[in-house]
Amino acid sequence: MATKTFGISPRGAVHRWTQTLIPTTREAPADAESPSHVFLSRAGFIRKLGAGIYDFLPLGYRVLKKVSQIVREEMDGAGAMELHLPVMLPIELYNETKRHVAYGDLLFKVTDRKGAVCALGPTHEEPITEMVKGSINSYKQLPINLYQIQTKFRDEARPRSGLLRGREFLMKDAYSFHTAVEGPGGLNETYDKMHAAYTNVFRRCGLDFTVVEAESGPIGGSASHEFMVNAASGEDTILKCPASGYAANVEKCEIGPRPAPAKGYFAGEPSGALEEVHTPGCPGIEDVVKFLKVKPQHMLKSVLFKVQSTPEDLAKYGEEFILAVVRGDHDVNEGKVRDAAGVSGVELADVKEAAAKGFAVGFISPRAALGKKGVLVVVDRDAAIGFDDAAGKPKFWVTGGDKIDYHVKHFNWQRDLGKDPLAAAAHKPETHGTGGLRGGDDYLMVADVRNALAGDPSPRSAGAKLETGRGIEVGHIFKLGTKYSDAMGLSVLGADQQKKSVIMGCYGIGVSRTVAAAVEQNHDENGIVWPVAIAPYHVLITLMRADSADHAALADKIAGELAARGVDVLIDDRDERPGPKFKDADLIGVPIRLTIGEKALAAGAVEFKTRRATDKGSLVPTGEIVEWCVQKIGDAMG
RNA sequence: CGGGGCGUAGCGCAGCUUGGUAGCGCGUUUGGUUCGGGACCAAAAGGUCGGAGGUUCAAAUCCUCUCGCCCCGACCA
Repeated sequence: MATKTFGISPRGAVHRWTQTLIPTTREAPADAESPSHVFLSRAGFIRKLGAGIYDFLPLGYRVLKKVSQIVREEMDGAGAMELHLPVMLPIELYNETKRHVAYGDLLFKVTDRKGAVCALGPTHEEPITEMVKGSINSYKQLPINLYQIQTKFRDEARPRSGLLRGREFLMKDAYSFHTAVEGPGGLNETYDKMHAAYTNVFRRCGLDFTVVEAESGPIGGSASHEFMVNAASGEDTILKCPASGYAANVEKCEIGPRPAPAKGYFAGEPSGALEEVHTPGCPGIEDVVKFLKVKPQHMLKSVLFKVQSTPEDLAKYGEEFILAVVRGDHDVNEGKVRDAAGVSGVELADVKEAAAKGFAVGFISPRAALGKKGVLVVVDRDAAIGFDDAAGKPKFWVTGGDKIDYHVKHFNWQRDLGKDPLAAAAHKPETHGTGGLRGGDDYLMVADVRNALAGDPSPRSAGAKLETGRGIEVGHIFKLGTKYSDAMGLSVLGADQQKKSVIMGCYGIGVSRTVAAAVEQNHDENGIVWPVAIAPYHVLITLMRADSADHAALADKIAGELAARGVDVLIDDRDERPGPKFKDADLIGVPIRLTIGEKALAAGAVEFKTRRATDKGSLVPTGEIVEWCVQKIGDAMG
């Protein structure tokens, strides 16, 4: 009969409090703020050595190993092979991908005695690509998926929240290599396997999580999903459609059809004569809102982006800009601006550049784009309004005065653009044209270019509204394509005897961050409430009288039997009073507590209590307690 | 990188304005009384006050420089 395994080895551990190191404290270090940081520190799981650098003490390391083991099992199960790459990466490795430039100061560097510089790997696309390049020549050797669980380094500008954003952290990173995107052995097949494996990992960890569509970010690539642990303290905003299950992070989230105004975009009489007002020192929406006592939804926010051009485009068309216009209470979404304009990238124009082009940053109105070659105005649907349907009157807009320290009231699209925006927009109101860029004629378009908000229409289900939540990113999968293989010259010979670019995917899990996220999501005022699968121990046996040989013997007996069933046991054998023992038990958050004391023993029983339960616990006959615990653990782990 | 703040015992803090050779709580050690949700009494150990320079008879305290750490922000005008 196969024994079910709960822990990291078939036989469970039996450890004694007095023989391990669990330095609990009543007070948290002054710099700890987030729950995971406070409790992991107070409960003796981690200890800070420097900014964003932490010791993992025995309890913390046990949790880290358990998460790692789950990750390892699921990766192996999905056909990935574990390997181990160096942390120190010669800086020359980045010559072809230029990512040492893209990463900038985020990259830790060390210099050896000869003056040679090494980066401490923040991720490992380059070394894995380099390694595969030297090891694989034929399509017959693909696909392959390789992973490691490795310490990573990032010189974060501001490390914070303990393990959540450290400068040194444990990460699982996998890289897959293919000759095709579709079909058997293609990238999509592995991507889907990884998606499933990640779902298994976080489900097995006992975490409540959401998978969201994501922007691929600086790592590059074509498609990606993020795995977010749902927690109020999360740094990332995610949006979900309750009807369709669609979920995305705020950078990526689409907004469903928004009804066009009844009279059409931009149409409507002015709300009054254009009035210039002096707004000294008020470049921001908030400043103006306070100063003029107008509502932000009556302001137009104009943000100037510079188009990232290739040298060829630059020579042909010169520098090009996009002026994105959204309502004052909305946020411009850079990715949507980029996509709407149909360009490969945009970046915020700096103040000097903008001024040179005639834009007064902080006080820009859409009028500033008039008559300027190479400037496209992209107006969000909620900003392309002339008549306020809800209010039944002309829309009142406040926008920039196009000179420092001035705004204007009663802006009207049709009157003040001096050219009929309706006609201009009519060309391509819905399509992703290139507008006035690349020598085109259109200078203005209407599109979805703002961040989604709670209450916005779902893009996947008519009538449903998006909801927001907070999340902690613990996993991220990308379809990389040929970005790295092309840059570094990784190709294989195909069946047709022709060289083929290798198509890559990459898949990361923040292992140490997952530990912290688990605490963010699972704690109460007394301490951590570990999910069973990643708890440092499954069972804590608390001895009320550590000096009683009988009690100790019983604890040993129960612990031994539990261990034989794969259960990890910690025996609190400290000669302490009950108070501190119970407080520490709650703090370290072991899921099951067995209390051995005179009271229960008189009834031939031990006291059983789960960490999550609020009651005092129940008495279970000593002869049945092992089976009882095994049962409960099995239930809890599904 | 900009702004703010903090470095004094393992942890949390006071002392600094007004210089005079360091204190409190928790924890730790010893003895005793206790013993089911952070006990009590008594004794004790533990700090070159982040570092370097300076002023002074005398510096945790004043001055200069440094290093470390935390928080907010980092370009949505």
